[in-house]
Amino acid sequence: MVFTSDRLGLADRLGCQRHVRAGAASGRSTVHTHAARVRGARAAHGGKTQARIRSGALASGGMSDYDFEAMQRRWQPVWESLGLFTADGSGKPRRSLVDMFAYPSGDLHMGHAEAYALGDAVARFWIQQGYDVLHPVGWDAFGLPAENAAIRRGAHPAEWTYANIGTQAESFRRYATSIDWRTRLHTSDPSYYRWTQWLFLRFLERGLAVRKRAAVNWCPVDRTVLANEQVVAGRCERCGSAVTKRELTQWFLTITAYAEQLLDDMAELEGHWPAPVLTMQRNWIGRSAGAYLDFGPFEVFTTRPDTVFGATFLVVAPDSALAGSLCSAGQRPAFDAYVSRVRGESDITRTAAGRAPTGVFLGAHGRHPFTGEPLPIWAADYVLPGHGTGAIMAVPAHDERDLAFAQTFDLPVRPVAGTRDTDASPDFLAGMDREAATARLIAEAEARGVGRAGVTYRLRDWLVSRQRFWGCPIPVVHCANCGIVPVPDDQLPVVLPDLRGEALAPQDVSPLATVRDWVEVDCPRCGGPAERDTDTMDTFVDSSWYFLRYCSPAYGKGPFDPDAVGRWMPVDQYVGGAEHAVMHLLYVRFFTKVLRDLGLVDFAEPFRRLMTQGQVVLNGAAMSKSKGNMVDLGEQIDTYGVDAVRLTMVFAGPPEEDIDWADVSPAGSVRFLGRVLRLASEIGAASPAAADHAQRSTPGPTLHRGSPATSHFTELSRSSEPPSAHPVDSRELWITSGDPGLRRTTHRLLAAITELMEEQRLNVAVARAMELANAVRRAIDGGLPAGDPAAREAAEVLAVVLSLFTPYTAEEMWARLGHPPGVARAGWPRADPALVAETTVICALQVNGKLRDRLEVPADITTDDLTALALASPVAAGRTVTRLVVRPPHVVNLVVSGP
RNA sequence: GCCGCGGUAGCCCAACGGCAGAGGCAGCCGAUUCAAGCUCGGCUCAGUGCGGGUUCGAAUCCCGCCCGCGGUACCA
Repeated sequence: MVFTSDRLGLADRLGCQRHVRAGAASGRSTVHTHAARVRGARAAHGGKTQARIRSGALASGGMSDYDFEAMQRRWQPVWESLGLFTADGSGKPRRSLVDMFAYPSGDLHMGHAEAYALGDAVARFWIQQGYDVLHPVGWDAFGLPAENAAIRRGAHPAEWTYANIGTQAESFRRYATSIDWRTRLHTSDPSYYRWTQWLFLRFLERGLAVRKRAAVNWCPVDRTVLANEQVVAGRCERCGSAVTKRELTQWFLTITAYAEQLLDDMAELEGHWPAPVLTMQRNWIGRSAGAYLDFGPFEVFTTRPDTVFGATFLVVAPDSALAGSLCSAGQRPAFDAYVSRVRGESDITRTAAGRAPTGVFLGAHGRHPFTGEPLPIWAADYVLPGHGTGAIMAVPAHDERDLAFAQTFDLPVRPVAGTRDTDASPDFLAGMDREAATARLIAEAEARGVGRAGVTYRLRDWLVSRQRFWGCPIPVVHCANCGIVPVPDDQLPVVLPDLRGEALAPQDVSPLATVRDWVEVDCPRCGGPAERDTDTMDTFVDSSWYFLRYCSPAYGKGPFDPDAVGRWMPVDQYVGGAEHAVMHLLYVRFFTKVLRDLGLVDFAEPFRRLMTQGQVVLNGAAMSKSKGNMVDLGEQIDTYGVDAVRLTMVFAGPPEEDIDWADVSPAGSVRFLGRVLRLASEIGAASPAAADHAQRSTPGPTLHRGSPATSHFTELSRSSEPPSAHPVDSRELWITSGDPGLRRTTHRLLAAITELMEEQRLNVAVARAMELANAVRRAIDGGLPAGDPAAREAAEVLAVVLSLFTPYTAEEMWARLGHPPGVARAGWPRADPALVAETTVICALQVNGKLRDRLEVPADITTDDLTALALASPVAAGRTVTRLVVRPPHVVNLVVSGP
């Protein structure tokens, strides 16, 4: 195919429009009812205009110049044939941008649209700057919804999953993200999960995958165990049902062994990751430093060892082995009754605020490590089995919970530190503040052999077993003789059997357990009869290493090609929702550290920079099907077009803030895009594109390697340094004529946009682009000929800038300006510093800090000149200036005495 | 309760400690139109949640409150 400016001319455009209108009309009725409902739910101001735009774009016969359907239809195949977004591995500096991959539940939704619009703008900015950019795509394809859908429909989870992936892939294409499709992966493909299993076995070898019997979170609806992180306020993160406890033997990944590193390495993320995410991780890990003290039958952990002399009793978690072993025969009936009561409580009731303390005396005593005093041991549910040693020393004078308990059960209260008269502390702590006393006490305890310094974490090991089908099988075999035997690497993957429909129904054990000829295998070690592990892995395991697989998705000799990972990783920019702040992002960081220790990668942090986008909400509330306040992405795109939706997402506000769809206006975006297209038409018609560049009519396959339509912009350097590091080069073919005022505006705004993009303040960058469009319009309406070189320059800059946000419209502009397709790689224009610099500025003249006058002064005015000018001003007349603050060239403040 | 983030025109949002308004939405007026819509032009609208402080000068920095959002909650 050959694309010349002729073929992209007006006649062709009109032809396209006719075609599209016919197509749109036939598919319209179904869309319309949905759209009408959505409009009804919205604030009145949005709805009215929306209806107008709709009829304008689709039915008014081309009155509106903005025919997004035609543009989408025209440019998508052109782009694909040009291969614009293949990371080429050339010598150019490289960058990688990874969007958190999608879970394939139906089509893409508004949240995806926002994340991908933001990430894509950054990726496209880098591409324009001449970086070799890896922007991959994949699917988080295992998981419960597919399984539940399969049960309902008597189907296999793969059918639902891959059908949805197909739909989403199509939407991705339509959404015009700058994706390199060669990277595509699905975590449910055996060629992927083979390596998830392989990695699990490496964890196992290192002792980082362990089987433990423990009280674990159990979701009674999904009938599977859950990781701590998947329990939100005592409820299942997925289905919302109250989580109960079960005593089970399960696989854990020992993330707690990395707690300290996970904490320490945050130093290198500081400033590059959003502060709230780092705070949330820190809180989740929950490091607390203190001491272990020996009270005879057991140790307790405390962060306040300095209060040990106020300890009057001990409390152990009732649902711990320790409590059972300590209980005396006499107290056994009371204890057993209490334990069964506690076991029956959900975490929700157990941790409910303001409830009366409960507990039972165990009929046993411990011994105070310093005084030797016998202390009664109680079991109470306010002590949790999993934290510290599952036992505490109770210091009722110091701790509210201990005090409440002491008062309920009439136990003594003994004041310490801070209440001098009654202080029970010994001389060696006298007069010390808390910190010193803590250190001193630990030293004393160590000297006497009754304690030691210690640290505990809130973080628990990561429970990865799931009693469900649609996940990655755990690649071990249980053998009566050999115990747990890993499946040998050369027998991976352990492929899921073919189960569908009712066979997948949850039944407390994994559906895999019922497939006897899958379960029963020969032990790889002794050859005797053995059984496969029938659980599958938490899908967060799949997503803990996928970014590495992107670099070499078909690699067969390992989870990833080390050379490719060396080239592209770690990820320069990761983009996704803040809802993954503790789960996914903690697990990926953990995985990366383990892979580093395994020698598989040479970095400890997976993502250099993180952008967490806010949510798209409607009328202040999160969208949900049950509330019926869903905004459908497909309908938005059908109504306004891809570009307007993308622009609205980016322009709505700072990326990390929520977007209330009721507050924003895709219709406004449509108007703006229509304006810039008309601008491009006028200018394109009035002036030819620079001859030596515009005539290059056959871009061909080499297009992606350079800049296809150079126009006024030179090709970017291909040296190994980032392009931005290069000074302005005299080869730049900036025009030498044209309206100077407009040119200054163009270059000033271009400089601002460049800086804003680097700071990722995308909403403000868009505002500046709008300003540029307004400036050109005003200039032309004010008498500047559309053929003026400054107008063309401005329009071309605008097209390149908009290519980051609204690819179709930008490409259309580019065509109307007479260029061959490929604005996405036109190259980022460099602002001319001479034009950016202001010659004169308005200087504010303040009196006592209040604005009193404005002076137009040269931008490089000296302090002396400005001082003289200020004092000569009428506002200074008759005043006694006691102080003069001169900050050339922007402000002068006269501090005067009297009125 | 604790931790974090945020309160600027009717709404969404800008503003190196230096002229509170860049951009958009909505509204109003006008041009265009047979008319409506679209389009174009113009206009109105806040003294920055409240109270102190620092400073020549505070939306911006500090302290104390109020409100909203998010996270977390017997973690010893």
